[in-house]
Amino acid sequence: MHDTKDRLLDAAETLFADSGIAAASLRDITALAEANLAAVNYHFGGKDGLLQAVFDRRLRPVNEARLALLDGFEADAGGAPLPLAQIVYANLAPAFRSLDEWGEGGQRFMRLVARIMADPSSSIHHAFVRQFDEVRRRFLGALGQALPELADTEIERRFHYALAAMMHTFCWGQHIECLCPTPREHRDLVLESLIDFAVGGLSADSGTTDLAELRRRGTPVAGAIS
Amino acid sequence: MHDTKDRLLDAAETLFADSGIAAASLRDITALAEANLAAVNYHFGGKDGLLQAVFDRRLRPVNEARLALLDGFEADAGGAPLPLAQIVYANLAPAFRSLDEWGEGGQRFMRLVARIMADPSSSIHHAFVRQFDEVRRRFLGALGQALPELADTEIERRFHYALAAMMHTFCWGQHIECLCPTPREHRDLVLESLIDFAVGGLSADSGTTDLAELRRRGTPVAGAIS
DNA sequence: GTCTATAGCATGATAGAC
DNA sequence: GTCTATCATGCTATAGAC
Repeated sequence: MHDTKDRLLDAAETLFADSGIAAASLRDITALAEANLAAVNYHFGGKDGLLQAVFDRRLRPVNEARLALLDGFEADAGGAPLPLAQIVYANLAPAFRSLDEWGEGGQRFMRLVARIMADPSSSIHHAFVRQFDEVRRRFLGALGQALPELADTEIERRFHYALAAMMHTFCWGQHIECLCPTPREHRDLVLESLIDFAVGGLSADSGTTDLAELRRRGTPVAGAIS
Repeated sequence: MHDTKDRLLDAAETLFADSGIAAASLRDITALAEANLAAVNYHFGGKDGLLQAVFDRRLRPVNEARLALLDGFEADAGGAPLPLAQIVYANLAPAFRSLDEWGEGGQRFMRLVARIMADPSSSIHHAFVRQFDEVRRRFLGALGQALPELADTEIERRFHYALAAMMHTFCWGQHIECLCPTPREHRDLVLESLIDFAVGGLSADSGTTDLAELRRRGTPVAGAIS
C-alpha cells in the first residue's frame, strides 16, 4: 500500500500542520508513520529535507492548476480583461479542489501552507515564496488589466488581502464552523463566499475612505486608549 | 529606565515575533534582555507565563479601544445601523494606532498576534480567542445591523476574511514593501487601503458567483490538474 | 533498507549561594 | 532579586550491525 517514504510524508504533513513545524519532532513523526527514527535521515537527509518533500509533493500541482485555469480564461477572452470572478476563481479553486482529490491530506496540507504563510522566518519560506512567484506575477498582471484605474501597488495589496482570506479559512476551518470546508456541500458554500468577498474587495472604489472624518467622529473620549 | 521585568517582556516580544514562539529560547531572550536565565522563572514562572504576560501588556488596551470606538459610533448613530466604514475602522484603527503609541514594540507585537492567529495549536491560542470574544460578538452585532440581508454565518465568514487581511498585513508588512506600515504616511495609506477592501468585501452582493458557470468555462483541458 | 545505540547539543526548569 | 551551576529531558543526526 504505502511504502515507508509515503507514510513518512503523510505523518509529517499531519504533524507539521497540526502542531507546527518546530513543535513536530522527528520522533513523533516516525512514531506516527510506524517507521524508524533513522528513516527520515536516510530518505530525506533531515528534517528540512522532509519538509521540502512534503511541499514538493503537493504544491506544484496546485500552482500549475492555477496557471492552467488562468490560461484557459485568457484564451477564451482573447485579450480582453477577465471578469474578476474568473481571476479569483482561478486562484482559489485549485486549492479547494485539492481538498477533494487528496481528502484528509489535502486539508492538512492547506493548513500547513497557511502556517508557512504566517511564518516569514520559517526555513521553507523562501522556497515557498519563490515557487509561488510566477503565480503571483501572472495574477497581478490579470488584475492589472481588469482594474486599470488602480495603481499597481494597490492591486498588489488587494491581492494579498484576498490571499490572506483564503489562508485564514484553511487555517481556521477546522476550528470555526462557519469556515469549515467539510462536508463537500459546505465547501462550495465557503468557496462562493470567499469569491464574493474577494471580488467585492478587489473592485472596491479607491479613496472612498475619509480617514480624517473617521478619526474626528471616532474620538468620543480623548485618550480613551491611553 | 527599564527594570528587568520590562526588559524581559520587550526581548520576549521581539524574539517571539521574529523567530516564532517555539523557536525563541529562554536563553536567547534573557541574553537579549541582558538578564539572567533564571530571571524568567522568577518573574513569570516559566516560558508560558512570559508569553501570557507579553500578551496581557498589549492586548487589553487595543481591544478596549476597539470597543470604545464602536461605542462612540453607536452612540452617535442612536440605534441606526452604522456605516460599514465606521465598523471596519473601529476594528482596524486601534491596532494601527498601537504602532504609533508603542513604536517598534507595537509593530513586533502585531506580528506576534498574527503568528498566534495562524497557529491554532499554540498554548496561548485559547486565552487569546477568549479575550477577543467580546470584541468579536460586538462587531458581529454591528455588522448584522448594517447588513440585514446577509445570513449570520455569512457575516461571520466575512468578518474573519477582513480580520485575516489585517493580520496578513501585520505579519508580512516588513517583508513586502507595499504592505509595510512604516513610515507613518505609508501607514495611513495601508489603513485606508485595508478599509476600502474590507468595506467592499463585506458589502459585496451575495450569490453573485455562479460556481457552476465558472467550473464549466474553467476546464479547457479535462484533467489538467490530474 | 531497516534497525539499535548513542553522540552531541540545546532546552526549560530549579537548587542554593549571595 | 540576581547569580552560578546543574539536572533531566528532548532533540537532530549519525555510526555501524544486520
